[in-house]
Amino acid sequence: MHDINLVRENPEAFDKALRQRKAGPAAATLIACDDARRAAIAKAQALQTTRNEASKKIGQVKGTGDDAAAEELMAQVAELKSALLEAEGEERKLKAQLEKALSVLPNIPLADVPEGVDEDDNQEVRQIGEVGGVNAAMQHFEIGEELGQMDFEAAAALSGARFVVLRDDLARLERALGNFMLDLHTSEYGYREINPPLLVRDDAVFGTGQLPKFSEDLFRTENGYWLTPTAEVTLTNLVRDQITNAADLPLRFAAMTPCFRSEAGAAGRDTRGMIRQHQFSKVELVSIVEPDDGEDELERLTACAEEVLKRLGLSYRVMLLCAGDMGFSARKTYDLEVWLPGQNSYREISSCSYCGDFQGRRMNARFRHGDEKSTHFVHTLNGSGLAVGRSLVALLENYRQEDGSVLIPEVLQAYMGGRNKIEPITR
RNA sequence: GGAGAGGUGGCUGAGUGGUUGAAAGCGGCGGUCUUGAAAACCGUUGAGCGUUUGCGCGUUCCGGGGGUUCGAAUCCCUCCCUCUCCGCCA
Repeated sequence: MHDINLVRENPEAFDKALRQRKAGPAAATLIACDDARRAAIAKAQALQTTRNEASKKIGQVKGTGDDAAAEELMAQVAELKSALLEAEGEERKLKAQLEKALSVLPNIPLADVPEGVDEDDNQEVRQIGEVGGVNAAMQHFEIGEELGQMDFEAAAALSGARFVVLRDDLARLERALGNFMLDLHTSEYGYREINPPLLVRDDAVFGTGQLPKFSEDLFRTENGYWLTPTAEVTLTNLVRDQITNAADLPLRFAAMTPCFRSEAGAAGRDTRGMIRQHQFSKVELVSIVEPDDGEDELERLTACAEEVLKRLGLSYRVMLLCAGDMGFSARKTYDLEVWLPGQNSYREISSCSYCGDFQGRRMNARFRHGDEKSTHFVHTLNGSGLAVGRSLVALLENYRQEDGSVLIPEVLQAYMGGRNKIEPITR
């Protein structure tokens, strides 16, 4: 959500930013609506002042017992009523109209975000690890099925397309990966572990920006809950409607949760395998910070996610997203893309975003310095650290041996009963 | 799912439809006193919006939304949340 005052201060810059985000100009409409709203407020308040003074007088007169005088005053004030009702209704209507218009506009990019329309315009920031050189590399679903522990047919029978059943060591590997990531972030990087609800109300999903515009990407229960598409929703909304003491910032939260996405706009894409599922597990990192710390925190957050890849020994690159490829709530985003030999390409495995005060406004999440009177909106960041399902995919494709076994990276071995590889199960 | 009780400022907790943004206490902050601290005493202490160069002025907010009324924390409707009992259940 944008600050209407900033729109008023610099309408040209605002519209220019919107153009970068592939949205039409909106400043003129917004300002006109806000002007009307302010006029309605002034009008309503003037009427309220008159009414309040008269009502106060009625109270005093009644106290003296002069009922006749009171009746006369009451008759006078009654005439104000319809005008006041109308003015208040107008104010409410315009306020709702303005908020509705603001709520569907994407966040504006930071100055160092490259212009561009899609992923082809993203910039590579750095690349880590060796890439390519694997002969006859297999895709993860081939490897998983060869191991006898990745079953798409069983999942289809249970739930349909875009689900998977993992068995035995692969089931455990998913758990091992998640636990390793969570342990790393909590013990070395100061994130507090959270176990949040997976079903949330409208307000929460609005706060992080998935609503009202992207409801078709989400699953909804019959009684009106939304299944969270990412723990970003719950972790970020932990500070909703609160005034946090600045001394308590930054707040850093981590959670491992299933994530649910309808993938409505992705028909035909990544239809095979575990890359794009309706349900997947993800370790999410969220930081709540003061405005001045936002950009540094994005670098820190990204480094935390990168460290997971480094310790797993996976090759990857860091991409700075262009304005056109960023998510709705983001001002700046780094994607981490892991190398997948089976696909002979890089695939997104983490997305780390700085959202400025965009979500803070939507959530009414504020902070205050101890000695200050005024409050400010918190700045928020989120990033995957990492997507667990895709991490499992990457391990399979990068660590399959010629004999069909898959090596387990050292950091995961303790989580896998001390073993160093996964072998096919035939049964 | 059934029955009932409640939601008031950072916290506890009063509140009769009429100068109540709201008693009192605690906590916080400032001051007096003190070498310093404590105690005591005095003062102060919510958020948002509109308007103003500024001091300020106005307005809204007592869980959320709507209504009745000249006037609502107080009455009505509705939703949310908390608690108690019963039922069910991991």
